[in-house]
Amino acid sequence: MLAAAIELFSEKGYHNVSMYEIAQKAEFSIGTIYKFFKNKEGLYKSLIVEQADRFHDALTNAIEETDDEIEKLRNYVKTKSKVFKDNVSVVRLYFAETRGASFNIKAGLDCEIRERYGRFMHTLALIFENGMKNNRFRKIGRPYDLAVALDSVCNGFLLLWLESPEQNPYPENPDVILNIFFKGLVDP
Amino acid sequence: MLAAAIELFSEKGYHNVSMYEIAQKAEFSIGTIYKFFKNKEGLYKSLIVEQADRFHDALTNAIEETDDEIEKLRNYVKTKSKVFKDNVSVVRLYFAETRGASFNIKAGLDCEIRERYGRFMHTLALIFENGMKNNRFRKIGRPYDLAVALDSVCNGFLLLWLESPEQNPYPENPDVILNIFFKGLVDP
Amino acid sequence: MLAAAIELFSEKGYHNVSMYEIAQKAEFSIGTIYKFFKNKEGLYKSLIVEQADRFHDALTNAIEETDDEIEKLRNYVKTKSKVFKDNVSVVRLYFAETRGASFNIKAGLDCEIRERYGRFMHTLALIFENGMKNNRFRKIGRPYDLAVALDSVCNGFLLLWLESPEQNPYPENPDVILNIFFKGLVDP
Amino acid sequence: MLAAAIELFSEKGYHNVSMYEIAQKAEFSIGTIYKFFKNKEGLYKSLIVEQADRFHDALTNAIEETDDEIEKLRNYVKTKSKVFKDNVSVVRLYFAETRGASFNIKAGLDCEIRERYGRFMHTLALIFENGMKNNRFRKIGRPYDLAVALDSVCNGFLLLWLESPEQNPYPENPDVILNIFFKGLVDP
DNA sequence: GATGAATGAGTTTTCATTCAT
DNA sequence: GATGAATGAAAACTCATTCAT
Repeated sequence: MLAAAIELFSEKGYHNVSMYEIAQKAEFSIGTIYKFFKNKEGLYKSLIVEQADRFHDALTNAIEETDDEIEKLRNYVKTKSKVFKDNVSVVRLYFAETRGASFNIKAGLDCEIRERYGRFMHTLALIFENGMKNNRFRKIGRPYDLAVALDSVCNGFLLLWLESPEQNPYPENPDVILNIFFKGLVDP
Repeated sequence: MLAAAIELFSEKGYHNVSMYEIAQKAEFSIGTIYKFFKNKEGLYKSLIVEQADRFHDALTNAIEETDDEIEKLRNYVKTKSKVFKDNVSVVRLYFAETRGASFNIKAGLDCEIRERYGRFMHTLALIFENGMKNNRFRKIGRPYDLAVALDSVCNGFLLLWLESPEQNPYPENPDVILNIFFKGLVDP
Repeated sequence: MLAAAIELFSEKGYHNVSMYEIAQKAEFSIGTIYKFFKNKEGLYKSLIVEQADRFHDALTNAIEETDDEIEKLRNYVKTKSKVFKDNVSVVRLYFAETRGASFNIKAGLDCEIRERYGRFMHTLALIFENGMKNNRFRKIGRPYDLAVALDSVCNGFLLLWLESPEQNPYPENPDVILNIFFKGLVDP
Repeated sequence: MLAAAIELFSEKGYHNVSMYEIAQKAEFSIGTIYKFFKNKEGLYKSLIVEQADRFHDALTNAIEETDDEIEKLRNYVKTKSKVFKDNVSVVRLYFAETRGASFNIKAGLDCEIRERYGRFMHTLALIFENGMKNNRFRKIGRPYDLAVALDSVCNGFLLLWLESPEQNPYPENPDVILNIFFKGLVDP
C-alpha cells in the first residue's frame, strides 16, 4: 500500500494524486486505507517519515562502520548515492520535504522530517569536528557548515543525475565529490 | 497583483491557494485576474519565470562586473545572498522549481525554468573553466561539477537561514563559503 | 450590428455566443450594444422578431400577388424557398423559435414570435378556405390543418437541404411539393 | 435521475438547467450524478439517445406489425401520436435535436441523433417505395420525399397540440392526416 | 473487518452587465 | 455619446471523507 502511494506521490505530487488512484494501485479499497491512516495527510506523512528514517539510518550506519573520518565521509557519499539510486521514486519527495519547499501538506506537518534531517546533519558535523580535533582536517570552516556543504553538494549531483541520468552520471567514485572539499581550489 | 500571488503561493504552495484568496489579497476581483492571466497555471508560470529571470540577470551581472575569476565568484556569492534575502518570499518557490521537485503544475511547464537555471549553471561553469586555464584555479574537478557544487552549497546555506534566520545567520562574508572550495580540507 | 449577432447566434446558438464576441464582430464596443438593447435577451428578441417579420411580410406579399388560389400556394412555396435560401443563417434560429423548442431565452419571451407565426398560418389557411368555397380545392381537411401541413412539409424539405445541400437539393419546382397535396396518393 | 433531467431540460433547455437543479430534483447529490455520467453533456446525450431510440423502436415496430402499406402508415401515425403524447416532456427535446437547430451541445454531438432519425426516414420511405411497386400508391413524388413530408406533417400537428392542447387537439383519427396525402386536393 | 457508493464543500473559470473616464 | 476595464454571481466539476451494508 505504501509502495503504491510512494510511487504515485513521487510521480505526480501530493495534490495531483487522489485517494481513489492510490486505492486502485494498491489493490485495496478506499475504506481500508482510512482504516490504516487517519487521512490523506496522515498517509503522506507516515510514508515520508518512514522513508526519511530509512535513509538516515542507512547513512548513520555507513558512517559508523569505520573510525577513520575520511573513510566515514567516503562511506557517507557512497551510501547516499547507493540508497538514493535504489529509491529513485522517493528521492523527489525527500528533496521536496527537506531541501526544497514542501507545499504538499499544510505548514507545520513537515517539520518532523526537517527535524530528523537536522539531527542527521549534526551527526555528519561531528565527523568534521572530530577530524579537526585529530588534525586530520584543516579548520577551513565550522563543522556544521561543512556538513551542510557536503550534503548540499551530494544533493546537487543527485538532482542532476535524477533529471537526466545519461547526461549527468552520478560520479562512480566518491572522491570526485570529496576532492572538492579535500583539495583546495586555490591554495596549494 | 503579482506581489499578492507570490506571497500566497510562497507561503502556502500553489495548490493551497485559491484564486479567490489571491483576488482578495490583491484587492482585485477574480475576473480581473483572468483578464491578465489565462488561468491559475498561467499566473503561476509567468510569476515564476519573471522572478527566475530577475535572479539570473542579477547574478549574471554580478559575475560580469569584474574579470578576475575569484572576484567573480565572490560577487556571485554576495549577490546571491543579497538578492535572495531581499526576496525571501520568492526563494521558496524558486527552490521548489529549480532544486526540488516541482509538483505545482503539470509536468512540462516547469522545464522552462529548469532550462534557464541550467543555462546559468553553464555561465557559472565558465568561470571555473577560465580560472583553470589561467592557472588561478587548480583542476580539482570538472568546471560544471564545481559550478553545481558552489551553487548547491550557497542554496544549502540559504535554506538554513530561511528556516531559522537567527540560529543560522547566512555568512556575512562570502569567503566563509568560498574558503570551503578555495582551501583544501585535507591537502596541505 | 444585427448582422453580426444573427450570424453568431445562428452558428453557435444563443448560449454559446458572448456579448464580447458580438461586439468584436460588429466592430462596436460592448457598451454601445447596451445603448441599443437592454440586454442580451433584448438583442436576441428584437433580432428574431425583425427577421420573422421580414419572412412573414415576404410570404404575405407573395400570396397577395395573385387572386388564384393555386397560384397563391405556388408563390408561397417559391418565396419561402427563395427567402430562406437567401437567409440561411437566420433560418436555423427561425426554426428553433417557431417549429422546434426554443430554449434560448427563458420561457415566455418566445411567444411573441410564435404568435406572429400563428397569425401567418391563418393567412395561409384562408387560401385553402377560399379555394374550397370556390371549389378549386376538394375538402380533404380543415383549412387550418392544411396550412399547417403545407408549411410543415416546406420546412421539412428546407431542413433537409439545410443539413446537406448537395445531397438534398430543395426542389426547384414548387410543384414537387404541391403535387403531394394536389394529387391523391391513393385516390385516382 | 434521468426522469428529473429530462423534465428539467425539456422545460428550460440545456443551458438553463444547472447540475445543482438536476441533483435537487433527482434527490441525489451532484457527485452521484457525476458517477453515472462523465459530465453535463454526457448526461444530456445519453438521455437524448435513449429516448430517440425508444421512439424509433416503437415506430419501427408499429410499421412492421402489418404487411399492408396503408395499414403501415396508419400504424405509424397512430403510434407516433400515442408515443409522443405519452412523453410530452421529451418531445420538445426530440424536436430540438432532430427537426430544429440544436444549439444545446457543441456541434458534432448531435449528429448521432440526426443519423438515427435519418435511418428511420429511410425505413418510412421504403413503405412508399413498396406501395408504389404494388400499385397501391400512385407515383406522386419520390418515396423519401413523401416520407419526409408525412413525418413533417405529423410533427406539425404534434407541435400545434403541444403548444395549446385544448385549442388544437391532435386528430384522434389518423386518417385526418393521411387523407391529406391519400386524397388529392385538386385532382379528382 | 472490509468495502465503495454517496456526499457536498470547495475550486476554477466564464461572461452579462455596469459605470467611471 | 462611446468605451472597455472591472466586477462577481453562478456554473461545472473534483475528490477527501464517511458510513450503511
